[in-house]
Amino acid sequence: MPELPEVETIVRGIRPRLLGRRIRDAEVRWARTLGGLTRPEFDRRVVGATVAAVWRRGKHIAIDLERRGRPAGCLLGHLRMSGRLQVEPRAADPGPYARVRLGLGRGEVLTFVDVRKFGRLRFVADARAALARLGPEPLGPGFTAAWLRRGLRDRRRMLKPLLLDQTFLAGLGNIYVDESLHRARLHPSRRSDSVPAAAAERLWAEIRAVLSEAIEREGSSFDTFYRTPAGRPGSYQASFRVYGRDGDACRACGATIRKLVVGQRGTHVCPRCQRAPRSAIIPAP
DNA sequence: AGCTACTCCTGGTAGC
DNA sequence: TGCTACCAGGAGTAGC
Repeated sequence: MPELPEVETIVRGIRPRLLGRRIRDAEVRWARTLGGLTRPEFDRRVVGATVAAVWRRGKHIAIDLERRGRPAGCLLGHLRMSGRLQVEPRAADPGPYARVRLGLGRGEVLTFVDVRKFGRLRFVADARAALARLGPEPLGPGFTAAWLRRGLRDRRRMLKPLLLDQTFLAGLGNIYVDESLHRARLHPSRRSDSVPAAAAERLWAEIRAVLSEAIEREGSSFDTFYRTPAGRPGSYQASFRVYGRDGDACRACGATIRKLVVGQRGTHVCPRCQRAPRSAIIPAP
């Protein structure tokens, strides 16, 4: 599923192909992808505008628009589970899962492809306001070891659901949470306020390391959904230590990786590396 | 405050 | 082989 590293890879790939381009037309094949705006309203806001900037915040893709050199709102994309955003020749067969296509001139289109229809490509007048509820960027200056230590201490939630909560920290999903927790040797069901300072600091460092390495590898591909803008699979899946490895040996200690459910989410742990005091584990229902 | 359950969707797969 | 039933999975919302 596209998480921060995959979204970052996509943004880096499409940015040079979108900057300065004018949106000539919009073809909407699945209206819900627009997230509420009617097609005529979406058309009115988007067609004729020029792309001024392309950036990422958490798992969101922001495409700033302008008209006559003045800011004119933003296309805010979220790929959810199966979304893809790609610049391609208009003549290319969009396939059955293309939900929105935006004409860019020069025979090119920006296509939002999404098998499961959970993704969104919304027009918003003010992107910063739309993203205001998100927590800090894990690779940005606002995410410090001290901030995380305090954030864990001040809540009484299971670590995994807390790290998945985008209003706490923006950009982590199921894969990179499991990987980060394993590398920090912390159990996903552990109560956040039971984590000692040293372990919180470890978690901070591992979250940043996992995300940085995954960006270097252009994200993770293990099904047909995620591809880089160049059409290649990412390669970080080869570095997974726990995700999708249930039944295999832990690369750190040799114990068998287990799959369990934490907060209704499939979760991968090494039962030896990720132990915690019984009192600190929030029991499954 | 923080949990579970439910919703949105479809392709893939387990089970028969 | 062909069928059905169920599941995964981000995020929002409702209810406890």
